[in-house]
Amino acid sequence: MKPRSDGLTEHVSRKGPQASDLLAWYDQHARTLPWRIAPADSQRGIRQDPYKVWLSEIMLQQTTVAAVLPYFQNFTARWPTVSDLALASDDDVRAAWAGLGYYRRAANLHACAKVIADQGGRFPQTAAALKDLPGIGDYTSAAIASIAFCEPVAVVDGNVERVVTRLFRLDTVLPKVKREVTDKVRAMVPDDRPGDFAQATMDLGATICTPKTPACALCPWNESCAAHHAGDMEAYPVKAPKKAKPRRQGAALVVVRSDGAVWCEQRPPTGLLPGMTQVPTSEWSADAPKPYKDAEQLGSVEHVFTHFALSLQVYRRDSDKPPTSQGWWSTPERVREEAWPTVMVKVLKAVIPEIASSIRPKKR
DNA sequence: AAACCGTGGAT
DNA sequence: TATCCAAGGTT
Repeated sequence: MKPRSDGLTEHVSRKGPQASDLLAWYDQHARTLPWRIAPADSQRGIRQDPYKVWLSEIMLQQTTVAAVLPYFQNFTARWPTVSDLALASDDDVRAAWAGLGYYRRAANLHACAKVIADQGGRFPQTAAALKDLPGIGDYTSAAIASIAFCEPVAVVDGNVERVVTRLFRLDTVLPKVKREVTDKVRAMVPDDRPGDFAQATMDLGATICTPKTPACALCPWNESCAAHHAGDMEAYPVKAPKKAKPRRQGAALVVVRSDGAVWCEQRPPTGLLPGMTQVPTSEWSADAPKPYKDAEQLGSVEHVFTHFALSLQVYRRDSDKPPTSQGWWSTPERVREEAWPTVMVKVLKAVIPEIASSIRPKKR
C-alpha cells in the first residue's frame, strides 16, 4: 500500500475497476432503448428477444442510436420475427434499409434470417456458433451471446476500446490494442450479469467516457482509471493517422416521363451501394464526365462516401423513351418505395424536390 | 493486413 | 467548411 501524507493508506488505486461498481451505475442510468429490457427485469431472469438483439446489433454497426431508432421500429413492425424477415423479398429489405448505409449489412441480414428460419427460427446460443452466420463477427457474436443468452464473453466495440484503453492507459495503436482490451474485459466479465455488463460498458462509453471531454466526475470507475489520474483521457485510444479522401466526379441523368415517372436502374450486387437503386450515371472517376445530350443541367450535388468524395453534375431530360437498356419506370407514387441511397436522394431533390422530399422513413 | 464499405450529427 | 466519428464485417 502506498502511504499517504495524512497517515492513511491508499486502497482504491490498487483495487482496479470492479464490475459491481459499473453495474450499480447501470442500474440507475441505463438508457431506455426499444430492443433492451430494464436492468431490474434482467436481474429477475427475463431475457431479451434474440431477434431484437440481433437486429439492433446489425443496425448499430458503425451507426448511431438516433439513426437506428426509426429503422428498428419499421423493421420490427413489418417483420415481427426472424422468420417473417426471412420471407421478405430482397427488394423490400433493401428499400427498408435505404438510408442506413453499409448496404452489405442488409444483404447479410437477410441471408442470416433465412439460415435461422431454416433452423426453426432459433438463434444459435453461443458466440462461437453465432460468428459463423453472415454479418456476425467478433463483436456482434459476443454481444448477442451475452445479452440474449447470458454467455460470459468479452464484448468489445468502439466504446469498450475507449473505456478500457483509458482505464489502463493502453497505448498500443488501434486496431492492434484490441487483443489487450479483450483480455482486460474478459477478466472483468461477471458470470451472473454478462449482458448487463456488456451494455453497461457501452453505455458508459456512449454517455460518460466520450471521445472528447469525458465526464469523469460522473464515472463509476473514475477512482481506478489511470488516464483520469494522469489527466490525458483524450489521448486514448491511440489511432493511426487517417488517409486523405480522393475526390471523384460524375454526371447523373434524371429522365422524367410525361406522367412524372422516373427511370431507375439497379446497381450491381457487389461493391459500392450493392443492389441499390440509381438513376443513369456516368463513371465516377477523377476526370470530368461528358455532359448528357438533350438534357438540362441543373447544378451539382456533393456527397461524401467512406473512402472518397463525389461531385455529381445533375441533368434532367423529359422523355417517354427509356434512356438505358436495363431499368424500369417508377411512378411518382412508387418512387418513394425504391431503394435509394442518400446520394441519389440528393440528385432527385435537385430535380423533383416535391417528390424526393418524402423518400426517407418517418422519425418516431 | 489493409482496403473497402454510408450516413448524419456534433463540434 | 472541415473533421471526426458511432454498438464492425468482409475480403
